[in-house]
Amino acid sequence: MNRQKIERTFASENQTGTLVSNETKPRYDEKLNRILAVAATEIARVGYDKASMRLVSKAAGVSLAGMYHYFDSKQRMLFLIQFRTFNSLLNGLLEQLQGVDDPLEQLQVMVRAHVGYFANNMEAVKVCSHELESLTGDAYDQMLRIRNQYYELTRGIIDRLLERHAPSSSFDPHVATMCLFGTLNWLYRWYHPKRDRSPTVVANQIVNQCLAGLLHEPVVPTNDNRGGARTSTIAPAARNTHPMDED
Amino acid sequence: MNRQKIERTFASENQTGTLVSNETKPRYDEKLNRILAVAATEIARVGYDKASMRLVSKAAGVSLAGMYHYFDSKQRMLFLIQFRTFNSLLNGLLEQLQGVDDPLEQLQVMVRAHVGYFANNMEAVKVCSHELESLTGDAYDQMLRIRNQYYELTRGIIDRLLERHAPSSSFDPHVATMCLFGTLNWLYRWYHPKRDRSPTVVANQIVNQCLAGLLHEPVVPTNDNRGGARTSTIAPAARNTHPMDED
DNA sequence: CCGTTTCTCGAACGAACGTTCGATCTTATT
DNA sequence: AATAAGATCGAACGTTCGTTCGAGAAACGG
Repeated sequence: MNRQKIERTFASENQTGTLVSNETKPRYDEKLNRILAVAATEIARVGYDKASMRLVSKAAGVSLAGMYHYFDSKQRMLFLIQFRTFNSLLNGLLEQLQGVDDPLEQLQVMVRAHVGYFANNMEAVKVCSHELESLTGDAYDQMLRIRNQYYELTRGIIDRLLERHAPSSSFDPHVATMCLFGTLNWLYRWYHPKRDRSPTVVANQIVNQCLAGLLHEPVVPTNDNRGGARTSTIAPAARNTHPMDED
Repeated sequence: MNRQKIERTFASENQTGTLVSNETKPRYDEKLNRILAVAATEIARVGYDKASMRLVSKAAGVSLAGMYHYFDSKQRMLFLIQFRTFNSLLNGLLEQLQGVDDPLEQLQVMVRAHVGYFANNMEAVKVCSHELESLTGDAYDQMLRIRNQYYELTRGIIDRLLERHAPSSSFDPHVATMCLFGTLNWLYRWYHPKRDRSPTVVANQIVNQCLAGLLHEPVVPTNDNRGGARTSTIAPAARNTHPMDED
């Protein structure tokens, strides 16, 4: 763990995966990216715990000891996969969202971006969805922070959507956001873009079900109200203090 | 592994967790259930791989070797948790569904039953949702079979719902079913019934979002059709040949 | 061309794992 | 009280794991 290595690692953490500043050897970065891609595939295949460093090293064509030239620990390898994947997903989304003002369109963009990114990076996205809790300490906290950014972004869209197009809705926007996240994060369990319908079709159906579900009046009456379910539109949807899990 | 033990195990497998035939020592069964409950809690807390037999044995107040009087392997312990949990969930659902004919009401019952069961068995349900792939071989196949029953049940409800209340819908019922499963199976990542809204409120919102989403016309136009997206209501929603994942 | 840094690897270490074995203690049956 | 069967446990076995070390090969700057 020499100084050079630390600087490199820092550079890749401050950016989205495609680093900008701090000239780094392309040789090193190419191999690191290759190993990360292989590692993501193996972790997605057998799970983080069962994906031993020996297994990954073999799949990547690197010696076991050689792995530790690129990561100072197995956990850091997992962190890098999640960090880069989630950051590029989030940045791509922010980019596509530029200039889109109507929350109705924003939700379309968000879902399409997510489904599209999933279709192009299935293994890495699965690792992000399935192996959050395999991280501990600072790595876990940092990923939680990024996930919260994603939550706040989506939550904001849904807040504005309800405010603008269904101001008398009795839906809890936090619950609505997490339902959408459930739909999206569960994709890796069943959706195979190669054999199923195209990402565009699936994204369109998700968008339409979500939009119609949120914008239309309840089909079935709501009758329980423990915890103070909103019955009218008095307050503008008080924000939850615990937006996502922290176990 | 004597004969008695095999018979006991078989008896509990053929039933839903509360066994009926084959008189078994209540002493044995009580302790087995206690260990299974503790194991579910620990596996939900730290994950299957990190929940070593030593850890579970300590949490259950049993010696390490003593565990193997109740399970012939760690994997079988996991299987028993999943098997009993999923069977009792499924049987409870079938019971509540009796006499309910309208698919609109059936979907309500299904979602309320699932959310309610989750609220009362959070750890075990999390183990079912998160640790499917930790099983291998026959145990995996058997759990897949039970999960497919659950899928077919829900899929049938959604099929009839669309047929009866939205016959011109262009939604793929398979995608719709998996979206609902995503919402329900993701609950363990964010929903804490003790601190969040009540299970009834959450279930009602999920039901209403899902129903309105399915029954109303698309808010946003559908424009891609690779894979042959249905454009009219000619065929009655051909069933997918691969209803769920088999990796 | 040399010296230095970067990269690569075989071999090994200690720890933790799932599982087994044989002895001991408890409970039920006669 | 004697005997058999069930339940419990300490100790150990063999394997796999993440990580480290030091030596050698390759790439690079002068």
